Amino acid sequence: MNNNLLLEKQLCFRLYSLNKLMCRLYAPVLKELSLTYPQYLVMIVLWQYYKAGISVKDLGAKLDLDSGTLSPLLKRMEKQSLIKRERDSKDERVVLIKLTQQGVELQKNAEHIPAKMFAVTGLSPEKLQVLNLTLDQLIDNLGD
Amino acid sequence: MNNNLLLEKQLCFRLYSLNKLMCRLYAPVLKELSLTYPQYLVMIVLWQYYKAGISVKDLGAKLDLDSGTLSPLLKRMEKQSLIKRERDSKDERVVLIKLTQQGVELQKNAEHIPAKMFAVTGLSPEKLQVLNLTLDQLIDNLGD
DNA sequence: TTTAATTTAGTTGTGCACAATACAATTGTA
DNA sequence: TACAATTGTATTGTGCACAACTAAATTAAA
Repeated sequence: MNNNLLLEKQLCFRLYSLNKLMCRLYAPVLKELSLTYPQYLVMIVLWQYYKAGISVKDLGAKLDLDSGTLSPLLKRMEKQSLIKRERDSKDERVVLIKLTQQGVELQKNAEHIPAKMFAVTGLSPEKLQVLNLTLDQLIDNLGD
Repeated sequence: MNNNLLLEKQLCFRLYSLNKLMCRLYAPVLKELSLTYPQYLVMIVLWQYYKAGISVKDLGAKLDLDSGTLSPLLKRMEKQSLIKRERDSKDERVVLIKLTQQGVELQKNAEHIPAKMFAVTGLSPEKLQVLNLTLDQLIDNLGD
């Protein structure tokens, strides 16, 4: 058998497994905020850009997600009163996503998460930084 | 704003993005074999263990997937005549997954994939190995 | 050996991802 | 100004992932 076609050899399988493990670790923490993992990522962007609002397109560019994923996801978040969706009067094609007051205030309940999650990785700050740089390089190599 | 709650700071977002990029890179290559990415992972396991067959449970343990994911996925693969599902006569609860002749032969068409995918990472063999070891350590730390 | 607990698969329902498609608003061009 | 091309969002359909639950087979215990 071709020795390269083993699960243990695959970088892709490690990334696939790690991503799932990460999701599972975040799930119970995010459940306290009534957020899913992708919704949390959306909120991270919005906490940074909510003042002016951000278009679905720009949000998708930051998260590397298309409207087929974001449209229903954002609708669910609107139903939870975390965000509001408004057509841009300057260009009616554009939908601006803004945080509600409730969405803004949720940030306070999320501020403890990064440190908490860093702790469970068991990595030193130095090792985390090296890993992050390697992954950034890889993202750059693989990205369109 | 809490500086830790930025997308660029998150290891989890890098893993999330990289996993998606990987899936997209594999998709066109796997389409030639009429496989999805998770189906490819199942085939990798089966190419190694198909002689005796492997139970859904053991397959799930290797891939870290539960029956809620595997059952429908395996049914689709059976419909494609890549695998067959047989109850274990020694324990009727167990379903043994085995490759069909067609499934066995598909391996020949997959043997070029690992080298091809390694090439697009742009990593040296040494850097890949360091990365793999770091990810294994992380998987170990995060794993149950 | 009856009954209770465990094990193994499967089912149902929800939420991503994403390809393919549709459509309305805007822009570019003849 | 017409009208073709582009842009931004939404919809539809397929395939994971996974929680919660069901059902059947096996094993353990009283």
